Amino acid sequence: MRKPRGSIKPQRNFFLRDTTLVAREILGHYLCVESSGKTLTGRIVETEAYMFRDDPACHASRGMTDRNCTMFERGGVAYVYFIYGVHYCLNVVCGPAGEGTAVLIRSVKPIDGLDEMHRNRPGIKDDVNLANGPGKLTQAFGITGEDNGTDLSTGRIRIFLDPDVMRNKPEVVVAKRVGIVKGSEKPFRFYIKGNPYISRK
DNA sequence: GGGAAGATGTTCT
DNA sequence: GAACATCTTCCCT
Repeated sequence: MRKPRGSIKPQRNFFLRDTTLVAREILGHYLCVESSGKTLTGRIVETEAYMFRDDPACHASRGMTDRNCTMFERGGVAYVYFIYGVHYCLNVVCGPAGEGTAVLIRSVKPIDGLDEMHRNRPGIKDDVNLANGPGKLTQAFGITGEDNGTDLSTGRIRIFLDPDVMRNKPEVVVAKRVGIVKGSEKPFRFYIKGNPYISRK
């Protein structure tokens, strides 16, 4: 995989911290996926935290099932699930094994491999709508249920850190999560202020 | 540009 | 049977 110029691989500890902190700190960094011999790259601009305690919206809140079991793995793997019979959503598992907490990647700004992303999403005319939503970005990057459980440091889906972003942190807006009913009052959505690639206002 | 409807697999009640 | 961490299309203003 071709990692973004100047980027660095995160330490394992990066994903073992508090989920809201990971959701916030991953903003601005790179999501890379190896697809048909090419590396598709995007910059993460919007996330949501799903906590292991006091969070009824979290899939893990009602215990382990076949569907959500990768959420209970050690932080640093991908939790991919199928929703509404149509879409996949990509999460980054956080915390130590057994907790069941993760960060949902809601939107990315396409950086590299735009041609391939457009092939994955026929009918989309502009670049803004390629990956500005959880279902859109998995389609653009070719992420499916087969990627569930992928190790983010060795698999075809990876996170790389941009040193510029670590030095110069983006201004982050905290808001309520989108598209849920239970637990919707919690301020667990994070996005880069003013970024045009946000899924919803 | 905005609201409503439909798509449709898996899990939970 | 209902709900579900969504998106697109169609029709209206």
